[in-house]
Amino acid sequence: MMELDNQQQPNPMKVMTDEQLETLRKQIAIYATICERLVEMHKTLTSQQDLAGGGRMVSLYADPSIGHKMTARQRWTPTPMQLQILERLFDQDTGTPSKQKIKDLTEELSQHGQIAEQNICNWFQNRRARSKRKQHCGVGSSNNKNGEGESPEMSSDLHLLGVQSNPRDEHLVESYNLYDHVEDYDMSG
Amino acid sequence: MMELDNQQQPNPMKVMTDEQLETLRKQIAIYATICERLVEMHKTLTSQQDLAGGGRMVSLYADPSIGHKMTARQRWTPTPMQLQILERLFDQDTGTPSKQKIKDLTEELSQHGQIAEQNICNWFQNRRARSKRKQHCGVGSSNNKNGEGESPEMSSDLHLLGVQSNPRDEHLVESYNLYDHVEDYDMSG
DNA sequence: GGTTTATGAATGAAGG
DNA sequence: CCTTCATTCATAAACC
Repeated sequence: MMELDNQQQPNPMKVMTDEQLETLRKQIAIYATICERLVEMHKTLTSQQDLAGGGRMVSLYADPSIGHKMTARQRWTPTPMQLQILERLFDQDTGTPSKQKIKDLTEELSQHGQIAEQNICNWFQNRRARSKRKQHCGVGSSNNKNGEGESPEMSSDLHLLGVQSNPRDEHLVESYNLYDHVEDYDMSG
Repeated sequence: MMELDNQQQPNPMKVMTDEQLETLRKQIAIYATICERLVEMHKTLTSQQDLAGGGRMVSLYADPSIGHKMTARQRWTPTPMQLQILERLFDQDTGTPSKQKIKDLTEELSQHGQIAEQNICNWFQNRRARSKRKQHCGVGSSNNKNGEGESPEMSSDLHLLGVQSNPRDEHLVESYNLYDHVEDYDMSG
């Protein structure tokens, strides 16, 4: 449907210049970015509002099932029961979560709270990675040589300041504040 | 802000076919609608409960100038433009990225940022695998509202906003990692 | 309630 | 291809 690619053909059929093509692509990409961010914002605000009205869920021993529907939790949080079972299995069968096991586990854990197979996959992967890393760099010592390859703390810190230490800065250019632009997006044009 | 609309004028300066124009206008109109709705909702929500500190909102990715030179980026990250092109191709030619196509693509995408053929291979493989897995089990949220299995989270949000998007257009909205290329916002002025 | 930490999730890349 | 690992991002929970 989109014949945008044909701009490189050196024939008289060309209907768009490269510049025009580039411009259009950029504009569409911009909309994609804006929409994505707005949706994120919307989700965040909605969930915040929801939380503000209903109060916070109990911290440790609460079962999510007792909580309200909320808007939809963006992130799964294991219940203590689920966590216990998971860690027990992790201790037993180190590093070999077969798919069948996952399915089986999902069913079992579903009785203790909402859960999906993907959650379990993620959990095991994260758990293993974390376990591995713990062995590598011990807690002590001032062995902090590089900031980019390995420093989640840094990331978190800058995150709050609205600044991100971004490794992929090669073609990165300039950031923007969505709020500044939201004002202008009245779509009147 | 969008000067695209003036191209429907029936003057000899027209450089786009009606079909192209129509397609682009459709896409942009969709984005405009989505953005408008989102902005409205955002404003409403903000005025209701913001001011309490602004919350966290979305994190803003910032200033590359503060970023160090780094040694080098270890991992390729597609620019929005690259991602857009890739997803468009993925949507068109499902599951058949020939070798020659890869080479051709590499050249094209190189104009939008650093990229290698291997990156494209990986991207397609990963993308397909992810697509497949999506059909298997609803990931993330534990509540599966539609049995189709083809519902990116964006979709439900848009439905929430009363905005409909054609499957054909979804891939444009689906773009997630849009960290840079914000410089492009200048051209709307 | 503002900040930090812990950890679930996303994804590029490698291995088989 | 399909599976697995490594890295990074985003956010719920915890801390102060």
